[in-house]
Amino acid sequence: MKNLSKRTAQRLVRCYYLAREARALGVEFITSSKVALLLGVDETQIRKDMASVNLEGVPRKGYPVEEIINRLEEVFGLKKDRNAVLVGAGNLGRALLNYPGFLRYGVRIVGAFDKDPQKYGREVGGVWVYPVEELKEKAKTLEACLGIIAVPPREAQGVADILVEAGVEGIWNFSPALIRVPAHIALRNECLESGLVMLLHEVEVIKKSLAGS
Amino acid sequence: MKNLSKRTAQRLVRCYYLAREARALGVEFITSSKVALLLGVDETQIRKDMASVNLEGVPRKGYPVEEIINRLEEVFGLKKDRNAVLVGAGNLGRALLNYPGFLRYGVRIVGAFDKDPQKYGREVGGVWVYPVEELKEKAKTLEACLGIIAVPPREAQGVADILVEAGVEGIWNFSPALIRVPAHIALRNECLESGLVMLLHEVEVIKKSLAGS
DNA sequence: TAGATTGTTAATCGATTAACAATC
DNA sequence: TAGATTGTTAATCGATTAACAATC
Repeated sequence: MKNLSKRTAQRLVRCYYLAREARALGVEFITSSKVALLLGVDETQIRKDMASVNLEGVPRKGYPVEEIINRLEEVFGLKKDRNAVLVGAGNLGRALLNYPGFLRYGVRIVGAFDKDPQKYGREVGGVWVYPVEELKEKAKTLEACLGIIAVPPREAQGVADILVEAGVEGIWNFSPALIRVPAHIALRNECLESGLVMLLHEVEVIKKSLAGS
Repeated sequence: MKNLSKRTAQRLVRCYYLAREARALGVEFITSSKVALLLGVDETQIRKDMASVNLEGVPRKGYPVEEIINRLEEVFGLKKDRNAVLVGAGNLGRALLNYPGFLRYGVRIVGAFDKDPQKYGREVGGVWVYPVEELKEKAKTLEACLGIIAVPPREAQGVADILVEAGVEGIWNFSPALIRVPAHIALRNECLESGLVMLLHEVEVIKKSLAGS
């Protein structure tokens, strides 16, 4: 299997979600045209995406839901359990600690860190909060392979550097700062602010197109 | 100005962030090569992006930081104040209510809604939480032009439908559900789960490429 | 002037879509 | 068999990169 492009991976993540929904409803097959409609893309695209992970469909029926789920869990590495540490126990950090949804993907937050003495030394969402000075050492002993950054932007790069030293494989950055990591570390920026700006921009675009027509 | 592609818009959002950082440091010009390095893209790309919003640079100096900020605030519609309502006052919803960062972009959450009587009838983060039955009516009286969805996936489509009826211009969907809205409504899916899966996938890809080399 | 950087045209690359044969 | 749907090749489209002239 060749590496998936980012776009393909994103569509397949959504296919995975749809397949789980279909399974929950007892549906056994799903057609590329149905998926395409829900994702707002061309149906040929979906067939190509399926083919890219060696999923085969059945003419006149569609793609087998159960196989989609299994195959994609394999491709995305969802069958492994992984430990994560979270840095920054502010509002967003606490929300993430209380979020049960990540466990479904095998990701468990096993420790949190903050520099504020008011925040460390207690539990949030079942996870102990340590002083940030202990990050490097504790991330190692907790065997964290993912680091979640929810600190203010100025501190994000420093935290990322420590996480890299501690040996994590991936960093999920919720701060708006553009951080840099070595090439062998997976990085995903989930900056909410930029998501908001993109939405505001789309609002403007639609307004303009409506005014113009 | 032609409409920006999504990719271009996303890069420009990051340029905006960098420009604000530069201004805070007292820097007056920023070169395309520096921006390109920080964003991990080709520098020609950045010059094209700048040109696409009519930003002109100065040979041997770069692009004027102040102008970047002004122009992009105009393009992205950041100079307007807008009201937003939030539906779903669970963990994630409460985190968003407590998040001060959106105000910087002129977006103020003016009301929250939940179906759980334990959650409505009080304030969270300075915002009153109403019963969800009042959503349509209240969203109108509060003059909300944005709706933020932070409810469980099963309820997301229903909430979106009500928000559309209430006349919002854009919907920011934090549930993993793929919701559908009329073409004149801006929609952005910010599904955290899918972000996590993309990160896990990248971790797998890197692992494989390191093993292969 | 020399040199760094912008701005733009042309070339390349990859992703999407169209067309249609293969299959159950 | 007829018809719906997959699977694949070719065509199109758009985005990225390369090359290089223009400018301060």
